[in-house]
Amino acid sequence: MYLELQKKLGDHLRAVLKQKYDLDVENIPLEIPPDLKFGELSSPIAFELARKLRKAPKVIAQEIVEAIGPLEGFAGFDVAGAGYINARFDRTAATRAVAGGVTSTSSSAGLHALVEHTSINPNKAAHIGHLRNAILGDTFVKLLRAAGQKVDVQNYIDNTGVQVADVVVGFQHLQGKSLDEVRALIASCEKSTDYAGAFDYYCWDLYARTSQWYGEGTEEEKAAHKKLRLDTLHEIEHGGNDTAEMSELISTSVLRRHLETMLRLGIEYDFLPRESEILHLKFWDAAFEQLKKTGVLYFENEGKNKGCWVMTRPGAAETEGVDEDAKVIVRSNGTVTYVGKDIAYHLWKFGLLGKDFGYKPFFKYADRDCWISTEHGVEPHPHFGGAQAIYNVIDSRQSDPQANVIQALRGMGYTEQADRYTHFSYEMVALTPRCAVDLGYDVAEEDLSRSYIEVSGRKGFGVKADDLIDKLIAATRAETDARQTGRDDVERHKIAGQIAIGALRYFMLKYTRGSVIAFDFKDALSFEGETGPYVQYASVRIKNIFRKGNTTADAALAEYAELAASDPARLAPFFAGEENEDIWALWLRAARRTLVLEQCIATSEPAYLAKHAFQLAQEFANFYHRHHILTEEDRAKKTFLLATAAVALRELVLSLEWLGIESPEAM
RNA sequence: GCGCCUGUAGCUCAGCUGGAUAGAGCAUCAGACUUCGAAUCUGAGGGUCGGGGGUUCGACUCCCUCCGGGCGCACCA
Repeated sequence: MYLELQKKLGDHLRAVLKQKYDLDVENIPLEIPPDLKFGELSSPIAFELARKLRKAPKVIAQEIVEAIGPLEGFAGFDVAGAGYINARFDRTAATRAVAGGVTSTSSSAGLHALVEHTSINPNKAAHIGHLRNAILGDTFVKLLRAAGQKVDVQNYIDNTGVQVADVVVGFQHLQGKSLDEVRALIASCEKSTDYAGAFDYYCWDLYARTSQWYGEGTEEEKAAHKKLRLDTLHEIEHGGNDTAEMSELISTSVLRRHLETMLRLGIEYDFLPRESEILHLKFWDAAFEQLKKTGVLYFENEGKNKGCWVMTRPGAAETEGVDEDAKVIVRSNGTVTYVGKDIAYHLWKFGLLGKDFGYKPFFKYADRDCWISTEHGVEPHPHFGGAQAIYNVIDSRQSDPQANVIQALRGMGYTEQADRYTHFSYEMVALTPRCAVDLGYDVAEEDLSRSYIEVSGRKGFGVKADDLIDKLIAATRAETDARQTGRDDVERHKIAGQIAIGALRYFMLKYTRGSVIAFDFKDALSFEGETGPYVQYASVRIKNIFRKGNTTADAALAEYAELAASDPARLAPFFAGEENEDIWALWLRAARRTLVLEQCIATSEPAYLAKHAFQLAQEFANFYHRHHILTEEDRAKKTFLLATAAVALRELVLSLEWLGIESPEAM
């Protein structure tokens, strides 16, 4: 509603400026004023025009206001301060529109988007850093879908990389395990009833131990370890041997665990493209041809990159002679680098490669399958890729390689695709030194004074995702047991789970992407203040009101619509005047939903929605304490208060839903 | 050395394309439950927005510079 009125006012002001001053102003600045006494929308346009028109801003504002005339949806306009033009909404009309839930469709509706997130190396348990990635990605998917976009969700699996190789080395050379023994171990782990006994946890430790082992012993031994690692990697990449088979077993089993962990948070995927298929289906060969033909890649005959196929880095200055700084895509031994494979993969994402994966079902969700890539797939199968816009949820450390891929697409002439390629970058999750010490890690002296320490799967340093979720559930369960004495075990379990996940998802979403999260159990396990449970609690309170009042939100809204139609004058006093500003503020907040959604998508920033949900909850709590609804004697007033609660509930539930957070029935 | 990010209350963070009096949460202190459930609310204290220049009618926001943190800059993935 806010967004619609904002557009309307912008268009109208543009017409007024054209007519009155013969000025074409493309972008009319419109903002939400800091205080309701300034109205609901405000424009400082008069300041900008002052120089051009050689008049005082206040005079210009005055002239514009006089020329505005009546505009549907607005009650009036006035000049304030040194020349602000303030617009006041027609409150009755506005509340009717909000109560009716009318919203315009997003400009991006119908777009086919592809979001890639999670992408954990399948060689160890997921940790809190991976949770941030998955929660950001999953939430963004929900936002795009809310805007009417068609979204494919992908989780890229690097199953042939050095990280999986490290665990294979651990099994083969540290533990001397055979293929059958690893198979048996996996089978026994899958029977484990707790996470500590699960295979991804087992690999967590083994991976850390192997990583350490590489650096142990004499120089010759270290060299031998490194060679083992490289040989193992090559055997895996090549395929068709026991090492590759062991790697396949490990990565598939760990991947399954990752999907289970993410499912605990309600996170699902459509498709899991794997590196092994990108290799075996020769995606690179197809990309290489295009890259050569378009001149993006050139063969270097001189300098330190002699014998390689290289590309110019983004933003590189035009240089005479040899570009020593160029990015190597094909090594002098003919093998392709990571960025090269990534270019091929991204051509596929946009449907520009001319090749496709094979597909087979891999993991069952309640109502559908998650598909995985394979060389020879099944028929029929859904088709993925060929998207118009893509979002890669990858931490900020990978911005250089991501920029290389975009540069390559642009160089190949795929300008539109390059423009719709978003590196959805975010900062890592780290542990506070205190948290690390509490967890029993040896913390180096120099790290104790730092504000945070980076988590590291290689070092086995971090908080595992399932452990954190378990801890959260234990904490919420204790509260639920104390509060919900009238409910049975099943209900309590459900509620505790909803709150725990709500707390976790909100915690990961409340920070903007560029901020490092210094993880601490005290903050993550908090259910008060700016948290998921606070927002959930507001929705529960509203549900309680309707339950106690023996009515529903829908009924309240219908009754309000009826009253607004038959006797609008009766309603006006309820949201007019100083003493009712808090109620009006709540309606206005509710009206901002689409505005916030568009802002989140435009900036790839889900944190704005988290903030919006919190503010909505906060304003409701405020309202809740000031107005007692069910004991209200005035019939019309009660209808109005109930409608207010109904609108707040609808917006809270919807906002939470977009954040991937459920609204419990009680808590 | 080059590039990107970052510095806002004791702590953790917001601050929309430059706009009106810089906001939350936590923590601290003082209050509010026979009420639609207190996982809540009310109030208080707490700020040279890292320093200095500049652009502008107007700068937390843009530019320059310095200081302090972080991360990238492989023929590794």
